[in-house]
Amino acid sequence: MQKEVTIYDIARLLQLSPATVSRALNDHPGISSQTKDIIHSKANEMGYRSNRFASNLRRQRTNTIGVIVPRLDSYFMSTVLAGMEKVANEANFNLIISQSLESFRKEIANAKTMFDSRVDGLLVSLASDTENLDHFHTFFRKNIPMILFDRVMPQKNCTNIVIDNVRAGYDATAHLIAQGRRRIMHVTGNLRRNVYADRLQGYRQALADYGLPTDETLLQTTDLTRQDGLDAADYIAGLPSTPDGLFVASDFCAVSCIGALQQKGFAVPDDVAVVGFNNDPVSLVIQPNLTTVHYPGQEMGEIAAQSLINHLNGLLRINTTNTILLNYELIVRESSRKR
Amino acid sequence: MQKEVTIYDIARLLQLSPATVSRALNDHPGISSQTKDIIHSKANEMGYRSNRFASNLRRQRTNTIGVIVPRLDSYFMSTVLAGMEKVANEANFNLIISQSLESFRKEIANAKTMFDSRVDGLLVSLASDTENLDHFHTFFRKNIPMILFDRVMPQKNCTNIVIDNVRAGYDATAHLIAQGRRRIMHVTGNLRRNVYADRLQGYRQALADYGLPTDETLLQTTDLTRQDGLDAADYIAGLPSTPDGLFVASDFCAVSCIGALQQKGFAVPDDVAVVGFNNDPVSLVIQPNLTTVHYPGQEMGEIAAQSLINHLNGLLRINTTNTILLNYELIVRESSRKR
DNA sequence: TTGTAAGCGTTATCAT
DNA sequence: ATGATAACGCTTACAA
Repeated sequence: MQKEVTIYDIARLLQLSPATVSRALNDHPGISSQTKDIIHSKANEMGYRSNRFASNLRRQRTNTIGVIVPRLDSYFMSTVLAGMEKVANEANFNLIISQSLESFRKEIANAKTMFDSRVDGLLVSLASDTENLDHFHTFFRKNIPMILFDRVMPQKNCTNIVIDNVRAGYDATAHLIAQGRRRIMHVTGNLRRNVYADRLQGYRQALADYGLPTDETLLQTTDLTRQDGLDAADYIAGLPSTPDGLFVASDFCAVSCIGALQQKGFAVPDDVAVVGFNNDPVSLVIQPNLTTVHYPGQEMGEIAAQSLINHLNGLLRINTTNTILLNYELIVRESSRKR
Repeated sequence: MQKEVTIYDIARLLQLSPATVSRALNDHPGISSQTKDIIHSKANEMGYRSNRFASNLRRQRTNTIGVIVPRLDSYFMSTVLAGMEKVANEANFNLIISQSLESFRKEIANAKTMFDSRVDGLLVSLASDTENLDHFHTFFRKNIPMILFDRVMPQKNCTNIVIDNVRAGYDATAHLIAQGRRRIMHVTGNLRRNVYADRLQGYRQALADYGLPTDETLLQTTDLTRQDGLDAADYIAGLPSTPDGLFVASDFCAVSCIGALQQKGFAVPDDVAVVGFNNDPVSLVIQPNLTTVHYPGQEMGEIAAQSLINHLNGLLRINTTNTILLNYELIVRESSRKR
């Protein structure tokens, strides 16, 4: 490990004080732009890079943001992270990313690691079985800001970034109704999570608004895995009266369900019209292509990161803005179209 | 931000010197286990957490590993990262993860960020169009160790962790031949990447070994996207003599190709038997389920991280062990089975 | 506009 | 087995 260039080295060569060099490098207002130029070019020439640890130690800030997500392996999440990364890089922040793998226990462990890493702030999307936010109390106590996105939970002084899942669920269901469907089944995820509870609420509201009866046998609460999709198909096949519409809260599950239904001789959309959620690339793999709800991951990531950084820089107090709603879009494809 | 507990606070309360406290906390041999116990329990009681920045500054090490991957949104990669995370956490290392989105330019930018973050080491899987490793020269010059996994490139003093893609490609092709297929097409990715070049080599070798002619019109080099899968189906449909076997170097592309083929009236596997690669969950969505090659992501991640950490701790010089080969498994499903 | 100097919390060296 | 002390590289009152 050869020696690193420090501000002292630059100062010595330029016959200046380390303080001036530090200030110039940080674009301090009270330094003449002449000296700034000289210092910057010398720093470049010498291959100087700031020592974040010394800086962090001194300023008691880490310029690091912790990110906890349920899983990394969805197209949606990877675009969210790309957005966060972009914003964080530009603002000179580091990202520490970890996945809870949908487990409350692991999320608790992740939170602890983040705390020990002294992140300046937290961006979190909750695991499916997370029961409360107690594991973040250490952060709240220290006033370390946290923003929840997508899988959120109301919490004082904590911004939520989401789409309007109630309306999206409503739109998905209303779309099926508009295609002439009357018996619409809904396959959802853990109802502790807002995304699923809200979509369900929208589904119920749509049924009510269009005067359709609510049939509790047409509601299946699952983990939205591939197997759950297969099970749903079995369940449908076993019903005395087959539903003619199906709204599944996740594309992957919807797609595996469609496959199984087709195997059993059901035609999609003619016998059962299907709508998914998320606009995962897998929605384009199945024949017929899956109708779904798209929402902008990259944008969600950018907004989450930017809001947090603004807050950290004192530009915007996030406790005032408490919920940010992003737009979504119902994408109609063949799996639900009347014909 | 309330005040943090430091080793000075502990030292004062225990009438000891900070040095002793530091040593005890780091499990230094020359401290009596009695005092260690006292110090540890006091530290716990006071809610002490070590300041990594002070420690890093002093020790000139960051205990941080940089990870650069092409994309986060595959099942394979998320298991790799889960493995890395597990090992890193246990060894008290942090992970900084970034995605190149398959772009050489972005990979170069990522490398720069990692360098400025002063990571102790690097775990990298290359973007599809990366031409060389020049952007890592800063690391090599400083003797910062780097391990390449999956998408690798030979490099002095740099361990590669891979599966035997030549053999895997061979096995996939030989399997199709064993099912009676004679005209086998291969859809591959950017041949700059070992994974694709090697699988192609295995494909060629298998054809040669079984006395089948090589037909260059049956080789398609693509980006393995969904669209490339559709295009491949078009291409197949336009051929004067349809291939009866198809080996695609990625499941997602294979699956979208199967869908398109079926739309065009081809039966899978009867007209065209198909084998994919990676054992992505999407391989189970399509009907018939896709034959594919599985390899252990979690294990690859664990081994990569562990090797790097061992090296950093001086336990194992990775420049001696230069390539680590992991096992893979051909998973035969309906998309290729004789019937 | 620039300089001086103290201090952030550790750890390593040398001494006891 | 434990203590005193310097140093890691930076930022920021305070001074000039």
